[in-house]
Amino acid sequence: MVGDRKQQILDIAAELLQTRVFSAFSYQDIADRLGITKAAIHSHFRTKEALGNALLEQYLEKTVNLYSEAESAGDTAWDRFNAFVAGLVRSIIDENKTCPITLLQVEHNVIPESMQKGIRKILSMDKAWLTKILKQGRDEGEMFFWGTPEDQASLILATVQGALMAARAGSVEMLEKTMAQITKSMQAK
Amino acid sequence: MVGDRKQQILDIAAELLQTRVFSAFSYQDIADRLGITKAAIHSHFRTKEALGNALLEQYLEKTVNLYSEAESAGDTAWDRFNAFVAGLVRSIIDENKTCPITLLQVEHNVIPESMQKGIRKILSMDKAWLTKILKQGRDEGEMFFWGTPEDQASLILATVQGALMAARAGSVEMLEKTMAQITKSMQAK
DNA sequence: GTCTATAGCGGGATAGAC
DNA sequence: GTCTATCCCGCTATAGAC
Repeated sequence: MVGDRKQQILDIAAELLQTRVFSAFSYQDIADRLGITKAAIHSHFRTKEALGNALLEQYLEKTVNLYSEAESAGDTAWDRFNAFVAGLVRSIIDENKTCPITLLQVEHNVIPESMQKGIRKILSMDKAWLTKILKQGRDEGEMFFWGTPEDQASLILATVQGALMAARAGSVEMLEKTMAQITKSMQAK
Repeated sequence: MVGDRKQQILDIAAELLQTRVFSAFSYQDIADRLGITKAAIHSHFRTKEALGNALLEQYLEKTVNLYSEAESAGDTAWDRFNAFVAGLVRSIIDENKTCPITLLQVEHNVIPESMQKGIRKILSMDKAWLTKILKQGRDEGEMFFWGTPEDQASLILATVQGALMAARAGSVEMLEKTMAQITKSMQAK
C-alpha cells in the first residue's frame, strides 16, 4: 500500500537499534509502530540478519557521506576533523541513543557473521580516513600527538566511541566536554 | 549438593556476560554448562535481574580491590595509574571478552532500573578515583593534560572503555597500543 | 509486493518434590 | 538448599491469502 514500507521499516529499526541494542529489539517492536503484524516485516526482510545487513549498508553509505561532508567543510585537517566528530555526535541527538556501529561492535560475538563483516568494514574505513586526516594535520604542523597517525587514529576512535556510549548512561553535556578534551589534547605541544 | 552452586552460577554468568552481552545469555546457557535445568538457577537467583545485581555487587568489590591494588603499586600517580589500567586490561584475557561495566552501560536502556543504579555507581566511583590520581599527577608535575582533572578522567575512561570494546572486534595487540598511546599523551607537554 | 494466521522454539519464571 | 516438571509468553520464521 505504501510502497516504501521497506524504508519505513529500516528507519524504525535504525532508531530501535540506537536506543536499545540489536539483540534487544524484535520484529514485534517494529510491527507495533507500523500497526501491522510482525510477519509482514518478514516479507521485506526475510530474516533479522538480512535486516541487520540492510542497516549496515545504510550506515556504510552515511559514513561515506560523512567523509565527503567533512572534506567539504574546509581544507585544513582541523576543519575536517571537527566536522567528522560533529557528524558523529549529531547522530546521537538525545542521550538515549548511541552510535550504531559502536553498538554492533559490542554485540560482535552475538550477531551473524555476515554482519560482523559489515561492521569491521566500516570500522576499518573510519580508521583509514582518520589516519589520513591526522597525517595531514601533522604535516601542516597543526596537530600534535605521539607515535604514528594510525595509533593516534585508534586512540581517537576508541575515545569517541567510548564517549558516545557513556552518553547513554550519563549526560550529553559530558559528551561534549569529552570531545572538547580530545581536541585540546592535540592542539598544542 | 555442591554448596557453592551460587558462586559457580555467578562465575559462569560473569563469563557469559563478558563474552556476549547481558541481553544475549539465558539461564539455559548457564544450566547447560552445569548439567542442570534452567529452573534450578531460579532457586539461587529468583530473577535474572537478581542475578545481574549479584554480578554488579561482585564487580563493585573487584573495583574497590583494584583501587587498593593500584594504590599499593607505588606512591606516584603514574604507578597508580598504570596499575589501574593494567588491572582493567587484565580482566579481558582473550579478545572475545570485554569489560562488564562497559557492556552493561551500553545496555543501560534495556536492563532493569536496579541494575542501572549499580552501573552508575561503579562508573562514578571510577571517575572519582581517576580524578584523584590525575590531580595528584598534575601536582607532582608528572602528568600533563588540558582542563580539569575531572574532564581528563572522563576522557580517559571513555578511551579505555572504547578500547576494551574495540578489542572484541579487533585484536588485543591493538588494545595495548591504544593504552600506550593514552599514556604517552600525558607524559610530556 | 503486501499482508495475516500459525508454527515451532526458546525465553524467564512458578510450583512443588526431595 | 537444591533440583525437575511445567507454564506462559514472546521470539524468529514459514505458509499461504490477497
